[in-house]
Formats: sequence, structure tokens, C-alpha cells
Amino acid sequence: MGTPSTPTVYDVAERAGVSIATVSRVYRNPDSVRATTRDKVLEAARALGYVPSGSARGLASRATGVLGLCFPDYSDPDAETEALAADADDDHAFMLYSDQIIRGMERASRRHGYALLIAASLKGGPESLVAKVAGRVDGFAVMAGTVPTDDLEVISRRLPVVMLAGPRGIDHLDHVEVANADGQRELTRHLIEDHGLRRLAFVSGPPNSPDAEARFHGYAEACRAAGLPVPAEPDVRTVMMTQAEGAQAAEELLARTGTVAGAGTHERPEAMVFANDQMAVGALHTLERSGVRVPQDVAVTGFDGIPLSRLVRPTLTTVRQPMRDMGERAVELLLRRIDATEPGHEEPQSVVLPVTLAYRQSCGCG
Amino acid sequence: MGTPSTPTVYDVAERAGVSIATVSRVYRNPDSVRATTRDKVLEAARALGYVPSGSARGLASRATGVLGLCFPDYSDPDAETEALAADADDDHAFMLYSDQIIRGMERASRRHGYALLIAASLKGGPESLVAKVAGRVDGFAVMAGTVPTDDLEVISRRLPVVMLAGPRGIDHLDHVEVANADGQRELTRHLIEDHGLRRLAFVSGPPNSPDAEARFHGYAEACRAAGLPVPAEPDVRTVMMTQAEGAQAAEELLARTGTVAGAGTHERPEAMVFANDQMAVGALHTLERSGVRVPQDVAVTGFDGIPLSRLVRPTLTTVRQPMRDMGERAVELLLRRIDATEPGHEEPQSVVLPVTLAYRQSCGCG
DNA sequence: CTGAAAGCGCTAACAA
DNA sequence: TTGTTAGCGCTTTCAG
Repeated sequence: MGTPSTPTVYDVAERAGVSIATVSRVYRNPDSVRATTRDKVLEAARALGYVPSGSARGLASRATGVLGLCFPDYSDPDAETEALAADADDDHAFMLYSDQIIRGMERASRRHGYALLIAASLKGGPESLVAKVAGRVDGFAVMAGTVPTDDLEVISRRLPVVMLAGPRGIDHLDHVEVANADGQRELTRHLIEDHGLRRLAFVSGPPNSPDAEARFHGYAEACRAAGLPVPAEPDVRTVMMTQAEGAQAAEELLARTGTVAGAGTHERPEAMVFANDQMAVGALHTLERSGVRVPQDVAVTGFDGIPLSRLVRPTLTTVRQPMRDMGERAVELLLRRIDATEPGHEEPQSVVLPVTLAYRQSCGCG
Repeated sequence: MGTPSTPTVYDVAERAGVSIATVSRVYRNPDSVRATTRDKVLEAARALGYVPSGSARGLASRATGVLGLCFPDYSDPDAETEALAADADDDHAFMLYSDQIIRGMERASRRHGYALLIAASLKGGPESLVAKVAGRVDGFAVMAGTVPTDDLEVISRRLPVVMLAGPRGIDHLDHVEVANADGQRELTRHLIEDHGLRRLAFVSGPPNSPDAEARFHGYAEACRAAGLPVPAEPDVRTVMMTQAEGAQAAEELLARTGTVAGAGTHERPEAMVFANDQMAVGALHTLERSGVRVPQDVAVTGFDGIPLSRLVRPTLTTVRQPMRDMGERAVELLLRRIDATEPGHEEPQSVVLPVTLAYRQSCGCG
């Protein structure tokens, strides 16, 4: 048992009768070594069970060949317990859009020879999970609201970072987002003009969710354009934008009209417009339980285009985000910075991806 | 411009007036440093924009805090072009089970303080993508058929590796799989006994796909148990188990009975049993085009329980795999090895996860 | 085409 | 509690 438990270039070099530099070359640029020599090295490596250390490589070459992605642990807690799917344990339907972004980034990364390091932000932990990722990649993307701005501030000074689906947050960062306002405006227009609805209600998330805010603005714009009263604030705001909250929001909305309990003061809205699909789905449940028909009695719409939106009944009218593309664009932006030999002070790029509308049953189409 | 572009422990140490060891401690074990000192260090780090190098850390501590996952780039090529979804560009439906496994592993990893490095195997590349991953993680999982056995042979000698959803492949590896045979047997029994079908046909994948083989065995067992002729071989075998091939297989099956073209010699099967959902979905298309009704004229079943199986019409009866769980179990197995201070020669573990049946429209249920 | 030598940035004993 | 001193395994000039 003379050899160390984990073989290194030295072991391989010795066994192959060459120098460590040659071993290194064989792995980095095979063609720069004579075939005979190369084979000797490869054979020795094989015999020894040699696997190049990524850490050592990274240290020496100042590049990891890895890109990172920080995303929210967006698994709707409700989904875990609430048995709304036909098959209770079937949670396929709940795969949210972060999966798509992961896929998109993974593919793009791989095409460019990079691997992808992913990490969801743990809700409770005051964790510096970012640091963990940041230290091991050549650049990374963060989905909005995943990383404390302070940390990003520091990190982005040393490493390319791109913001996803959020506000740029820190203004020297590249970022890719979707046309939130455009999509919501068009969807709202559809409700008003094509379906002739006039009493709409908008359910948003917290004020600090830029996506939700942008959507609300699109909504408000459509109202103005149609000559309807322009709301200054969403009718209801939720905190996490989950299904449970969506269900609650719908109840709240019904309560205000006296349909449920309490003395209603307004007429019931003809349409409930939600800032995301999850809430809309929750609302669908509430409405069904309350005997309010969708879309006959009230239209319901979401935003995102998660898989679940097509599985619920009625199917949910929503605005689809090109999440896969977001991942790909993020990688492109990252590589642009990484490849810039110049420490790079190019202008921060901002990519806005177009959305598409999915008119389905919940608004009276489909 | 005195400081280097990328600050290191030295820079931070100098600015904070301490030694590099102290800086290191602050990041690794904050409590081992006096609060005053710690704050000085943190402040200096912040000012400098210091981010610990994961590579250097990994090199020095011989641990990366990262787990890996190699999965097949299983995006069915057909899916990309074939516009079978209502919304052509909506590929939500095609998310396969690797996404679920990724999710499962990510969650479990994070719970244990690890990040996840993912990499799909590029079809064309004779790439040693494994090496890339292997060198940067403390252990990793590979989905069956993703990595050349030779490479695994070498790598697994130096690093914990767990096989997913496949045969162990290399017999000293841990692995987690699902009860393929059990599921297929029960599903087949259902077809025979509950629906009274007697002429069944099984469409499998290549002989070297252990999952497909196990399923075929389950199928054969059910036939034997029911007193039906026991097939020695599947009626049709495909290569990639894609939708296109499934469609083709269905045609083949119909052709043999003269329903399509050619002189049929057998009677048309009453049930087409596919080794996975993708093929079954492809078959559904063929049958529809051929005017063969499902399930009235012929029952169709799949295996896997991918999201798409619930979206097609008729909905597909299938066997659902607990993919999320697989990811979690994989992580557990990995950590067991990693934490084993003993270089570990414990017996290779083999976890078999139970499957559940989803009786839907394509077999006459639902 | 190959070798020698100097780090890359951090952790880990061991001292103090 | 904090500092000193060696490496960790590989890439990289620079020679030969």
C-alpha cells in the first residue's frame, strides 16, 4: 500500500515516467503531447484511478468551468399537503418555473462547455448560500428575491452576476426579465374588450415584488385605456403569492360583496385577475366551494403559465413566460462578461423577453 | 490601484490587522474568534469585496460541499418539433422525470448543507463530462446509461457514486431503483383480470436497458400467472424509447394484423403495453390517425408517470415512479459514504422504491 | 515536445 | 484567542 489513497499528477507522472507538466497537458490539451507519451499517461492514470481535482485546477487556473444559479425554494407549501390533484401524491403538476429556468441554463451552459451549480435559498436560513455558490463558479444568475442585496453588492464586484425575472436590483448588473406589464395589459384588455367585463379586481403580491408590481401597472394601464376607473392599489395583496393566499384572497373578494359572510358593499367583480398562477389556482378552489361558477359568474386569470395552469378545471387563462429562454439568455450574458478579457466595464445589458397569452377556459375562451 | 483585482485572505488580513488564519476562521467557524476581531475582519472583507475561493477551500480541505448529478439529456427530440400540445411552444408537458430527480436531490442536498452540480450527458460528445463533475464534488449520482461504465469504474474507486434508476452496473456501487417488475406485473394483471383482456403486446426498449427488461419480466410473469402464453421476447423493441419510435411500434403492431397495410397474420392485440410513457404517447397518435379507438378497440399503457401522461387524451394509464424520493435517497446514500470516516467498505446498499399505479382512461378506467 | 519551478488561495496542525 | 508554517493538486511561464 505504498501509493496514497488519492492519486495525483505526481503519482501518474511517476508511473508513466514523465513530468507532472506532461500529465497536466494530456488532460488540458491532448494534442500538445506526442501520442506515445499521451497513451502512457492515460494508461497510468487509468491504472491508478486518477481523477483530476477540480479544486486544484480551479485554483491554479482561476476558472472553474461552472456557472451558478440561485433560485427560490418556490415549492408551494400548500401543494405538499393539499390533495387537489386527482392523485394525491402526484406532484408533477406543481413543478414551477424555476425548473424550466434550470433546464434552460443547464442546456445553454453545457453547449458552452460549462456545468451548472444550483442552490435554492432556504427560507429560514440566514444562510450565505450565495457565498458557497459564488466561490465555486465563474459567474452566476440569481432569481429575484433570492439573495440579500448586500451580498450581491459585494459579490458582483468580483464576479459576473445576472438578475433573473426581477428588477435589476443593483444597477450595474445585467438582467433578463419578461414583459410583465405588456402581458398583463394585453390580458386585461382582452377581459375588458373581448369579454365585455367591467368590474375587475386585481390580486397582487407584496409591494416589494417588482414582477407583481409591473403586472399591476399593466393592469392599471389597461383600465385607463378602456376608460375604467384606474386603481391606485391592488384590491388585495398577499405575502407569499401561494395557493392558500390566493384562496383567501378570493374569499376576501367575495366577502366584500356579501356573497359569503358579512355585509358586502360592492358588487361582485366580474373578473379576478391574479398576479400569478398559484394564487389563481387557489382562488379556483374557493370559488368552486362557494358555488361561484368560473367563468360564467366570474372570470379568473393568472400569470406565469406553470404546468398546473393547464391541469386545473377550468383550465386557467394566463400569460406564459418564456422561462427556458430566460435561462439561455442568462448564460449568454454571463459568458459575455466572462470572456471579456477587459475587466469589463461595458454597459449593463438588460434583456426583456416577450410573453405570450394563453386564452383558456377560466376567462370564457378555450 | 495597489490591491490586486481579486482580494484574498491576505488582503483582508492586512486591512483588518490580523493574520490570515483568523480571516479563515471567521468564515469557517465564526464563534472561534472574538467578536471584536470578527467584526474587523468582516468589515475589511466587505470593503474589499472579498469572496472566499471555493477552489482554494476545496483544495485545502479536501471537500467541496457539493454533490453531483449526471442525467441523460432526455428531451425527446420529437417533442421539440411535433406540435401535439395545444400550444405548440408550450413544452411544459415534456418535462421528464429527470427534473423531478434534480429537484429531489437539490432539496435533500440543501437540507444537508450541500449544493448540487448538475450536468446532462451530451449525446454526441465522447465527452468526459463525468470527469468534470467528478473532480468538483464530494460524491455524485448518475442516472442509468449516462456515463460509460469504464469511467465509472475508475471514478467510483475514489469517490462515492450511486446509480439511479438503473442496474447497479458496477457491483460495488450503491444504487436506488424502483420496483419495475412489480409495477409492470400488477399493471398487466389489471389489464388481464380486471378488464378481461387476453391478447397483449409488449413494446420494450433495447435489451441493454435494465429498466425496460425488468418491466418486461414483470409483464411476462403476469402472463404466466394468468395462464396466458408466456412471451420470451417483447413483441417489439425500440432503440431510444422515444415518441416517434412508440408511434412506429404501434404501426408495426397494427401492420401485423392487417389493419394497416400488409397481410396480417395475427389478430389485433387488445392491449399495447409500453415500457415507458413516451412511447405510449407516440402510439396514441398512431392509433388515433388509424382510427383505432383507445381504449374501446385497444388499451394502451405506459410506465413512468411523466406529466405528459396526464395531459394526453385519452389520459394514459401508467405506473408512477417516486422520482423525487429517488433523489432524496441518493443523497442519503452518498452522505452515508462521505461521512464514513472509515474509508468505508460497508456493503453496497441497494434501495428499491415502491411504485404506484395510475389507472386512467387509456385502459378503460378513469 | 517535455521538464523545472513557482505559485494559485485557503485550511490545518502546532505554537504562542 | 491568534499567529506561523506547510502544504493541498494543478496550471503556467520559462528553459531546454
